[in-house]
Amino acid sequence: MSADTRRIAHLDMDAFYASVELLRYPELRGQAVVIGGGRNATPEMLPDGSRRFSRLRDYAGRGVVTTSTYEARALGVFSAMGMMKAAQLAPDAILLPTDFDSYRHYSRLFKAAVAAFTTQIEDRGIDEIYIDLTDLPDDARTLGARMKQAVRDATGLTCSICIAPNKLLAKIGSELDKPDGLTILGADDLERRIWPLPARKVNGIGPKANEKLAALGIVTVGDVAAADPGLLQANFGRTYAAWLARIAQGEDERPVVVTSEPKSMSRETTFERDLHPRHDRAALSAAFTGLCVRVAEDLQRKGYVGRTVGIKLRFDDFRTVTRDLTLPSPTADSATIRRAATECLKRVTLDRRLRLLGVRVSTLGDEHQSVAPEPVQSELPFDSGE
DNA sequence: TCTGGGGTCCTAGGACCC
DNA sequence: TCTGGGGTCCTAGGACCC
Repeated sequence: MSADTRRIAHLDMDAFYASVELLRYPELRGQAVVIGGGRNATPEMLPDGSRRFSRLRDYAGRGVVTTSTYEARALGVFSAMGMMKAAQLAPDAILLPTDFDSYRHYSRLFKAAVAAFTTQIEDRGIDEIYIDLTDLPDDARTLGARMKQAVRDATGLTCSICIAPNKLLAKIGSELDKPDGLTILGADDLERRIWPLPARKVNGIGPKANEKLAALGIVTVGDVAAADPGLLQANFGRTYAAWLARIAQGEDERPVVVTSEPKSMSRETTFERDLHPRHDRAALSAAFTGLCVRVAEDLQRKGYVGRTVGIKLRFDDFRTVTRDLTLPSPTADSATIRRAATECLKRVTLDRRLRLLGVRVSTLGDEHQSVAPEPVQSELPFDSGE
């Protein structure tokens, strides 16, 4: 089957976390609501049965906005914005803590609703999926409308869907008529609907690439399409330049990937205040152990073992370093992980306060298929002194 | 107003092997 | 006696995404 005959849907839940919170607190509908920050934003139940919600102005800390309602977005509050900045923009906005268990629950519900249509679903995180509709009967608009209704019946939530010839266009398109949108894009919509969009809307053009493009006077997808190939290649390298040229023509052959195995598992934490490597040694050590224990629990709960143990440090100046170490045999044991992570830590010069500490295990395998490594006879002339 | 936490993929150099 | 060449693993960093 040639790629341009495919029908790929991208389904994106509308303001997902915020919308789940509105199911629980319907009295907040229509208000500016921000999700994020710490635990202490949990609403307080009053004697008369009503609830007292925290306001953004009461927030103090280092968190970022996870999601906001459309009313909050109208005030300039968007995902990934620092909460302190958000509080400046919208001090009266309601603040709610993130409740991932609840979001995961609704995530399972909406994915199950779509799974009733087809198994050809690619998971793209908690609130979005790609769906390959190529082999389904019915026209795109009918399928899209039915899926939206099924999601709403299962969750009470709205989503936006775009059906297009490939993932690139479907992903861009699902944003075009948000919220509660249903967008159908064909190859002939490229110039009219895609080229006018900012290049940043393309999945894969992030902040860095967007800045570089802007410096070259390239702002829209159409600008990318019209750009001199030599200019792109000189600035982005051959591979990325070729990719840019293809996406600007709306071309994307990537398949919908139905199954995948995790490659790594990690835990990290940003401290409430930056910790001094010596002065706060006890606190750092406790956090370090806690991260190792949690990663080990995650691995065991999901039935994985890993061979490579890594750490991540972020200093008070935001400089980030990583170190990793590959073990002879895979593990999911917290003490083994901690020993390896400690070896990694010894390779870092700790000359500044630490903002963040993280522990990662990668090169994962199935815990039951983990093969004992063959015993290796040392042929070195000297003993290693282990 | 200093910037979370959980991931994936890519690049690139050096080691090591054939 | 100026130094091939390809493949894989390991490590570090960075861009990007949700």
